[in-house]
Amino acid sequence: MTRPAKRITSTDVARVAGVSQTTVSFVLNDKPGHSIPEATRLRVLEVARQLDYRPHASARALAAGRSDIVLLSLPDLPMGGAITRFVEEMAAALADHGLTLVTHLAGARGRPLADVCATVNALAVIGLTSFDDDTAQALYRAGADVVLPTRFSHSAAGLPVGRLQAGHLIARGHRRIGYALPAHPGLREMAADRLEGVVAACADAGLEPPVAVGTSLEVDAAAAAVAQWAGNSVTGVCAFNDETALAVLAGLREQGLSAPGDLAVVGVDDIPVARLAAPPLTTVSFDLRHAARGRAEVIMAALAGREPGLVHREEWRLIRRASA
Amino acid sequence: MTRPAKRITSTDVARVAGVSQTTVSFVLNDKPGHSIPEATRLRVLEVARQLDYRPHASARALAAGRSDIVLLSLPDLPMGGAITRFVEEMAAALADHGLTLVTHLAGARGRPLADVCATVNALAVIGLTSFDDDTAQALYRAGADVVLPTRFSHSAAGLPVGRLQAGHLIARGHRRIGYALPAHPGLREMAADRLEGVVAACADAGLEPPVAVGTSLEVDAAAAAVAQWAGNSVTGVCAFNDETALAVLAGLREQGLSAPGDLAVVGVDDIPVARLAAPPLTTVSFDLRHAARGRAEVIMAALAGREPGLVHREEWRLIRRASA
DNA sequence: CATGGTAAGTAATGCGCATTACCCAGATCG
DNA sequence: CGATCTGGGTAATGCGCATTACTTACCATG
Repeated sequence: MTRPAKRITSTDVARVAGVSQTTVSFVLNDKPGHSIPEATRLRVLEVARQLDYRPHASARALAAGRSDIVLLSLPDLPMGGAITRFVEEMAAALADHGLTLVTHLAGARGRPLADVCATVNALAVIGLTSFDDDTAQALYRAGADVVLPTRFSHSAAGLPVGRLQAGHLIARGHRRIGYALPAHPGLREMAADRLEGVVAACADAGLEPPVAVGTSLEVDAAAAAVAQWAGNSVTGVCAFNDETALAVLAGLREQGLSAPGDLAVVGVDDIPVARLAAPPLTTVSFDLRHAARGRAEVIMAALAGREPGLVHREEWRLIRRASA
Repeated sequence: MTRPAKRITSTDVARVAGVSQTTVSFVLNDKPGHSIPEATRLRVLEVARQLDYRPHASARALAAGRSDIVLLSLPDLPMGGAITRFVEEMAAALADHGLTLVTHLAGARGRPLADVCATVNALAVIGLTSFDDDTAQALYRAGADVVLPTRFSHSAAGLPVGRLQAGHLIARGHRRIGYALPAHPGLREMAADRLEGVVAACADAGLEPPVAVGTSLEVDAAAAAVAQWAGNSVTGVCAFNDETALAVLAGLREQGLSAPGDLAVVGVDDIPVARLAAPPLTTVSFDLRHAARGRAEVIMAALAGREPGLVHREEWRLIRRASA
């Protein structure tokens, strides 16, 4: 386990390839407007490969005045399976564009976002929910080029989810719909979007608006929510996400009831344990990889100053299982 | 929402404070061996605060030859709730020491670890499972100062978990124990540790070794596993983690059986949905924040070239619910 | 043949910081 | 009284790279 071997720099590559460091830089960055003959190009590339050269990110960032770091601010909330996967996919998608995703947990313990942004010299800062103006200002001042309120579930996207959930219930004959709101405040904004979709679906079907009830992931809280729905003759519930839906299922059980007979339940996300529930959870899922890639593209576009171009349509689909 | 505003550099601070940039650097880094009168110190500090100065990470890294980045390599596996939380806690703990945790997903899509390590100029690289020698070498060569096989579940720690699980079952009178191994290869190393603990507990109690069976998170696979245990007259099963345990529960249901009557089930992690399962899952949990802080300390120690000092004992505890 | 153009490069510069080497006024000492 | 030390600083340097300004050799063209 020795550790000798100094770092290999672009100057090393230059020396071995018999060119100047400038040329190496041009070749490696594919600088346009500078004609480098193919032979030289290849030679440099080959030497770089042989020497196992990797540009030094800090130096590059310092010289170029911009890093390749995209900072993702995550609310300090119980991250469910879906968000986690989304983050992973985002990281992979951005990596394909040469960007590095680093996540920052908001919340009491951490340093302020603008602080982190400045210290890592982030190129862009994105979040799951929109930043208020003050925060955005602070981030720009902290050196961010792009600050995107790139919500995981953009307003445009929250609605279809709710519609899909409610639509399924309505199609199955339910006339009084409930909605299970998450207890965590950080999730509220996202939940509001989805709830709106449910409201819309109910309106379209000529039904009364859904009975929205909040519940934590505790059995008691869920049982109370179930009681409330029962009191309002609700027969089908759309839950904010799968975890909330599982809580509802547990609440039903607690009350000696069951899904879908007493109350049909539809979740969102299709987390791995959704299919393992009793009964297996009917839920709405979408291709996280696809979505992450879409988001990454929006970011790239913003960085390039372009308009996002065609954003891939996110395809949500209902996964029918036993709970509804 | 525009506001250009150049970055504030240490030179700016120096100018305003009427000292040299060198002095600012000394003050801000608390450089020992250089006597700076309190008055100057305070003045610099105050100006830095007023100007909202934040050192530029890249510049600092370049100048100092070392970044403040700790790279965490995560296997490309379905990260359950527990690992995610662990990562969050790690990040927070390291941030308290001025370090930044960035995670890298191993796996086909991503760039090789050593590559990432070199480009971000990571100070340390850590992982959940041990790195083999070649990889470690490559990482050192890529510039890492410290490479820790800092396993989430260190060999020393995997055993107690298994022991705790098995101990509970044995105490409840089970004489033939099963073990549910996760299907994902990336989890195998961790699982082996825990299984070993179960083996030890069985041996201690004079029982035969556990019947280890692999299962994915699909109901069918779990049902098959359940059948296998039934065929071996196993009455209690320790699962690798809660998700696997939930699969076993679903497998039981599929077979028309139930826990704990037909088969007692014990998980690990106490993920949020564990208490929502049918029946609520008995599981082993531990204080992730505590553990993360402990790990962070080990890293800090290694960076300082010190021995880890006293590592906080990780306290696992059994959470008794209905499934076992 | 002078002029300009282009292809193929290189030297020099500076990003923001940490660090090293140095500097100077006054106190202490031999 | 000159030499030495020391507290309180500063100037200069360089990390590894991207970028800008410049150079040289080799054409083509009027």
